[in-house]
Amino acid sequence: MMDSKPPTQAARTRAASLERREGRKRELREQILRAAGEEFTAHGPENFSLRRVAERIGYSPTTIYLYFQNKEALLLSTVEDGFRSFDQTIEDAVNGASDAPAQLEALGRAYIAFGLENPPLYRLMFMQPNTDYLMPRLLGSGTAPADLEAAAQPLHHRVVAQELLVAALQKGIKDGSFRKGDPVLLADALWASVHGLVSLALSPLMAPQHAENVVSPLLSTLINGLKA
Amino acid sequence: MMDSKPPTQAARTRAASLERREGRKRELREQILRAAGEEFTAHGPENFSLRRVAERIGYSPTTIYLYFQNKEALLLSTVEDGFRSFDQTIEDAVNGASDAPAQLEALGRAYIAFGLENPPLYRLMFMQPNTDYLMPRLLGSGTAPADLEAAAQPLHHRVVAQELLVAALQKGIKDGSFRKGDPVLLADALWASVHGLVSLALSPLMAPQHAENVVSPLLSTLINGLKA
DNA sequence: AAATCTTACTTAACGCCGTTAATTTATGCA
DNA sequence: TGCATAAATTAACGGCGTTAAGTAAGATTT
Repeated sequence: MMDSKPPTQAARTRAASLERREGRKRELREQILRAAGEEFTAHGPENFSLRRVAERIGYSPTTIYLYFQNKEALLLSTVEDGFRSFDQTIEDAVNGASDAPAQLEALGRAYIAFGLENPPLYRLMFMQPNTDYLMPRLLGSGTAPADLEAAAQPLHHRVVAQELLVAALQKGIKDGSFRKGDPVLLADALWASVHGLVSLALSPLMAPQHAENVVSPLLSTLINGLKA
Repeated sequence: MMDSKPPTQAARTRAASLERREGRKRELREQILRAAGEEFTAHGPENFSLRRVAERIGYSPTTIYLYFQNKEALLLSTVEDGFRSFDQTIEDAVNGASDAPAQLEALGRAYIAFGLENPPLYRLMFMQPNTDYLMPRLLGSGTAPADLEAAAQPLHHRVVAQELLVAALQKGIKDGSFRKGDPVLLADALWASVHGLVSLALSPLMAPQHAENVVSPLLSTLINGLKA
């Protein structure tokens, strides 16, 4: 290491060529991601098909494996933008209100609205089935750790929004708006509630239109319940 | 109609034979249901496979189609017992408490416990994806009405537990325990909350063990929030 | 009791899926 | 121009839900 000779012209053109080649690769990767996003937005995560994505961009199905490890990895990559805009939505909502109760109300409404407006995305982000069924098989094979890491990935994404929620609760507890309690547990309770409403609205069990009527009763009950 | 001649012996043996044959059919049908239940309990609804069910009972895959319309119908039949025991669980919980707040607390705990104790069953009962993606295709084909009815079926099952929940809320509002509000909307808000907690616990996003710690904060916040 | 009809079930096939391995085609480099 | 390497393809495997055609056993009729 540490051989810092002045780069020859050949070396430079070689580097530029490599850069262009990598540019092409990045381009195709993003094209795949775009097509995958459209695919799963149209058909939903559970009917998402690699072969359809490939057909949509005019490549052979196996080409996708040169850019993503497998179907699940492609889906997770697809959803990363979703997590970013989700975090932004939540942050904007919280910043738009001053006192803690108003922040919670805004956060809840923003959360639910995001879910109702992006059904497939929300499903992919927050309604993935637990992989416990697969655990025995995974542990049997040698690929368990990698898969487990992939499964745990969404947890990290959630952190941003959850921190805002916990912070709002802490503030409300400190300034006397809310009664005492573990802010983390309360945050998860609130999260569960709004998530539950979105989940039902995205299932056949509750019409989305009806769900919108439930938003206010739910949020007012929760926030009222936090008060001292 | 109305030909009530005395049945000949031939007619009687014929009837008995038919009865025995139908007994066999019922038996095999239940054998399929049993095997299907074991299958989807073991692998989860999303990895449920007709062919594995067939293999488990030693019949050809297509035999199942002689007893159930398709995979979805078999799964729904599998879950009917689940709905019965669910309703019973909820009813027992509500009957075990006297005043409205205690009833709600008991109902919530029973609901969550049921979900945490029967993950695949709960998933099949309450976490089926909405079929809106398929709507265009279904409407295109001629089988839409039947499929839509099948998809709506869980709604009817829910009714029992929901009526108990609404009744408890009405009672609490009437006797002054709770503040005024539309009992149906409030019921759906409560439902969404407990459903959300179970859903998260059955997803990779929240460990079931952690979810148990959230039960009390969630329920106390909700019930406190209902009070005047 | 033999022939016919019906029922229960199977085999074969279709079109889809995710994924892997081997192979071809294109591209950069000497 | 040849060679190495990268990129993409074709072929194949095993699995899936589902349908249509075929078969073997059972019941019914004569």
